[in-house]
Amino acid sequence: MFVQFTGSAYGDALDRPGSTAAAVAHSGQLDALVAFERIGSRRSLARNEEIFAEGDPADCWYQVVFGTVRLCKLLADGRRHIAEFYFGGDCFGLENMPKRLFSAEAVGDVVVMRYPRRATERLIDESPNLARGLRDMTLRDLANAQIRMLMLGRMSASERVATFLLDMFERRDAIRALDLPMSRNDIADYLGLTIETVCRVMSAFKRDGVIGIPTPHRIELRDRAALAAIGEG
Amino acid sequence: MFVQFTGSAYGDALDRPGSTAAAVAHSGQLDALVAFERIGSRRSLARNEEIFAEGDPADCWYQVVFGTVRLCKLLADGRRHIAEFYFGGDCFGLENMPKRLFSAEAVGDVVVMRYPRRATERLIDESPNLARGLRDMTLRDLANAQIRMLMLGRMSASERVATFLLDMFERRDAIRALDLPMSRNDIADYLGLTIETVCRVMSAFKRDGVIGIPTPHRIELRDRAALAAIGEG
DNA sequence: CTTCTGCCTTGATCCAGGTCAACAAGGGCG
DNA sequence: CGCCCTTGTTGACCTGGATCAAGGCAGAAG
Repeated sequence: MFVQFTGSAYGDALDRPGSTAAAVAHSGQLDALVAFERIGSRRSLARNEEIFAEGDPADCWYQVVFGTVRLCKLLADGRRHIAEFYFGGDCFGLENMPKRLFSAEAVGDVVVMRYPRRATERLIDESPNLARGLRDMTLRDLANAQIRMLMLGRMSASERVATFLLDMFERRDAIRALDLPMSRNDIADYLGLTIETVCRVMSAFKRDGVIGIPTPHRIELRDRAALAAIGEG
Repeated sequence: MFVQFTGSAYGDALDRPGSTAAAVAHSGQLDALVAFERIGSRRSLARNEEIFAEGDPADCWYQVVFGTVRLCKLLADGRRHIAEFYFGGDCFGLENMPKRLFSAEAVGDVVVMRYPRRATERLIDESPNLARGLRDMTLRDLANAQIRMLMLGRMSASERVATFLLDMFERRDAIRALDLPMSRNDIADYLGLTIETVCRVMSAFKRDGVIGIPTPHRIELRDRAALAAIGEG
């Protein structure tokens, strides 16, 4: 029972997976949820496996059950951009275009639920609550995309990395320490930087006692205020 | 009779303002449109006037009737980012958050229709067609935001300017020549560049015979293929 | 065990675009 | 008309982050 429209990316900390029942009770989407269970199918993927590719027909959408997914695009000359990471509970791949503009890949091992678009639209048309939930989710995604544009367009490398780390702490509900599921390369392509710059900035944060890096993928938050201050600019 | 959900930004060229009746007939939103007429109010603004400010309550949304609107955010140190430009027919300011994250300003003289959120939601809950239209619009905006992130994160100055110009030609339905309603400064803040860089790149395009610039705000398309090639990277 | 293979990290150098500065071109207004 | 004042353009120089290059290190394979 994972379906909930409390957030695709960046849901409030309050109603994340784990409090699904509460979210359902609150929004009264029980009937719709039961229906979703019926139209969805589970799919498991290995590290780096493709969930869908650029140009594929966009005839379904997904929700992450376990693991991390990246939504990305490769330019002709090899440059890559990651539009978003999706974690447990997040929804992705909901579009109204015929073809995918981005591809989706498993960052590590991943389990997703897959929902056909046609059947979903039928459910939505029958339930204003469901429609509203979906709309709110998309609006939230749009707002986040706008904030990320600001970051990519106007913020320095340290500001981007600081913002990214704080964001990850928040989205993964981590307080003191955090496991980053993605590689430095993924982070670089998400932040519009190079892997070397990401490394250097993180090393600098570590040197300054702002964070700890016991292993490359583990980040300890040592001075949240300092990190937040850097993130502001 | 301007309301139509064929696009907020980047609607298809086919159903832009001017073919509203066709759009309505096609999607059967007539009742809803009549209702929208009743809940909307017209507002005129002078150049640089603020439509709403960051932090204002987000209790309504707007549609551009005439002129150009910019959605922007100012950082503490003066850096500015423009999230989007909106032209005649485009909708903006539809959010589900209590407060505005961005401010909206008139680029030149502007006329907009303003629709209260509460009344809109009532109409939406009663009309699946209307809900679908709104949803499609938001999804289109989200897809555009993702493409723009790619641009801001991974494309060079010339690639950004080339893409921007082609995009403007398309959105303004211009073929040979185009009047840019916004200043070089606005363009720079939209593309994540400085005004000097925007000027230099445009001058270079002019020198190479790709475009003509009879006056600063007028752009003539001389070699669309070349511009498109630059835009690809 | 050793070797290999991905990652990650750090240093040295380079360059696209930012910054600073000067000037041009209108446009409103006394 | 001349005088600002805003906006656009161009040049000279500087710098943040990219690029190039060289290891380091841990897990997988032999």
